[in-house]
Amino acid sequence: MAPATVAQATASKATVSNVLNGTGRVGEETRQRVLQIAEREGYVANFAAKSLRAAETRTVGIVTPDISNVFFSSIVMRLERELYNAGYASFACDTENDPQREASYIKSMLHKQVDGLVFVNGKRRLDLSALPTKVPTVVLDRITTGTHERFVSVDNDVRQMTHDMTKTLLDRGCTRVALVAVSASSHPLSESSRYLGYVEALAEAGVRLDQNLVLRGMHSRPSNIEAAELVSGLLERGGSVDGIVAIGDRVAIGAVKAIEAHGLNVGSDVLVIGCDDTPIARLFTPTLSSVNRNVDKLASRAAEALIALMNGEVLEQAQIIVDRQVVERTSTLGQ
Amino acid sequence: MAPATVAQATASKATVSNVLNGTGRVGEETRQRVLQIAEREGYVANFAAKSLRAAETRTVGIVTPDISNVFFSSIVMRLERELYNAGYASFACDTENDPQREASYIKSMLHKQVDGLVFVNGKRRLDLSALPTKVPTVVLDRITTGTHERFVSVDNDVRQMTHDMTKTLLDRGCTRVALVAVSASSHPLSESSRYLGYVEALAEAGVRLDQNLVLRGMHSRPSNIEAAELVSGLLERGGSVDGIVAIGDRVAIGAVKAIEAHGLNVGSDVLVIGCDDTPIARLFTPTLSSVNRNVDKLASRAAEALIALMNGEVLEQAQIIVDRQVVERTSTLGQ
DNA sequence: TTGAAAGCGATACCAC
DNA sequence: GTGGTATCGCTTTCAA
Repeated sequence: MAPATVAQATASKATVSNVLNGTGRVGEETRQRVLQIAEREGYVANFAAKSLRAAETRTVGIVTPDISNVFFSSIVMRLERELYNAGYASFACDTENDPQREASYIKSMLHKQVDGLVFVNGKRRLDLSALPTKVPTVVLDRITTGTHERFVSVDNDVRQMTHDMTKTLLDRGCTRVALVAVSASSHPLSESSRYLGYVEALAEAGVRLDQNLVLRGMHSRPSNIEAAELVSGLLERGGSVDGIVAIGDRVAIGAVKAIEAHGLNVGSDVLVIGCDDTPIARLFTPTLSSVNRNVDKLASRAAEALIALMNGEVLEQAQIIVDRQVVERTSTLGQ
Repeated sequence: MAPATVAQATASKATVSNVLNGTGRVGEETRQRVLQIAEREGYVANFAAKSLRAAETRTVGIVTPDISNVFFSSIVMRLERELYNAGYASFACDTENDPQREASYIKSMLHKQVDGLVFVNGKRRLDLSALPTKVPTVVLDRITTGTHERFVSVDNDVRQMTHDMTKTLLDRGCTRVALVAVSASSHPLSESSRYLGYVEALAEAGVRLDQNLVLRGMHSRPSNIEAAELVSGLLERGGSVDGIVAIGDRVAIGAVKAIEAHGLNVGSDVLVIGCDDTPIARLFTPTLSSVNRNVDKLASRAAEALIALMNGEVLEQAQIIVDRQVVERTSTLGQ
């Protein structure tokens, strides 16, 4: 197991190392002999010793808020693959949106001397001050300014996404479009990019903004339940609606349930569009229109940027915006 | 950064180490001084050096077939949490069901001298021969015999699950219960535990087994699509069915779509039950009855066992069976 | 072409 | 109480 074992056989530590790494000059005969013994003994180099010596780990840490959420886990999967292809192993940690675990994981990763970090933003905004100051870092799912120069953030343009969603409904003839948001953040909705994109699209179409159509839940319960209640409340108050912009697919599902419970038809009486284009959008009945955030591209741009940073390259772009597509299905197209 | 920095300040490497680890005897005054400097300099111990010295990494590797699948990602999340609480960091790798990446990851983890391994079985049966021979290992989602003594496998009893599902439908009066399976495995369905559980439940109820009701797809396309085609085919051939045991929630969804497309009502004309109780079961319309595999328990038993193994304990049970519950919803209860 | 030896950072022993 | 020193496994430099 130990290199000694392999070395003892016939060659010195140095030679064995050279053979196994293809470095230095080694006689063909010796090479074969060492290789054979290493194989037979099932020799695996000691990573700790290696990284101690090399002062690099070829490892990156990935911190996610909630890996059981498809959106995040798809991102992690894709990140891992890209990094893996570039010769890096990934270390994925799930903080379950717990700031304490977040801090602890950051510490742990630094401790492990990761060569790079990816932080995926969650419900709760990442506390960037906790980020290390030197390690190449990518923040995903949120555009922000870094604390140091080896820092990049990657996201879609949330405002544009909401704009697109709203415009999609308006283009299909809706005139009473509601915005349904669910978020634990204390940030007022009226100052969010979501709201801005919504308002902007209304304005462009010359449709009057009605604050009664701006609904917001605090994410105290599952978002679909909360959304259903918000929409039910609106309908019960006699509010007229013919379109719903939901900030997520689960929110959209809640809205659909509420609409149907009130005897209205989704896709004709009321059009609904969700966001994130999660697998459920295709499986749900009616199939849900949604905005595809290009998760693959999001992750690959992030991986790409991180790899560049780890290679010591200086990026001219510290903020990367990934495009998105509206995917229309039954909930806006009708049967 | 380097311990030297901290040490240089006032104390020797040895003393600094003692302070930072609470080992040995150190004067209170020195202690405070060192602590302060370490804090100020943002000192983080070098993990590589530490593990090299200690010959342990307090790290476990987790290998999953597909982290974008909720079932697997929930397991990973839970595993990470439990291991984290026990002082272990986890290293999650997604093989995307690729045998080559699987082997490569195993190698990489050994290379990193992980203290333990968790292998989560996927569609494709894990190639156990590739597993290391000494490292404490847990195989999750499949019961099997280990290659060495520090080996445990954890799973539900698949046969019992299918038995429960079938019995649930029979108890509700179904007499023509179909089994719908989708799997890429070359293993014949008729020899699988699924099939055995199904047949057993039929036999117990004195219901005749009809091979026309045993449907199987090869997972060449998304399982819901494949399942829909299988069920459609059955209905078009004029086969009578009043119950469907689907081996997964997506399969169940496909079945539901096919049934509805044929003008039949799910929950009254045909009862449907899925498996895994994924989030979509609750969100789908009609809500799906399913078997909850107790993912949390599955993961925590696995973590528990692994921790014990890593502590050098010898487990009396090398195979751990976790119980499961049938959760009935609209698709078997009706409105 | 091969190998002896230094040194990466941390810890544990044992003198002082 | 404190610190010098050997050691973990590996790579690298330099001498043979």
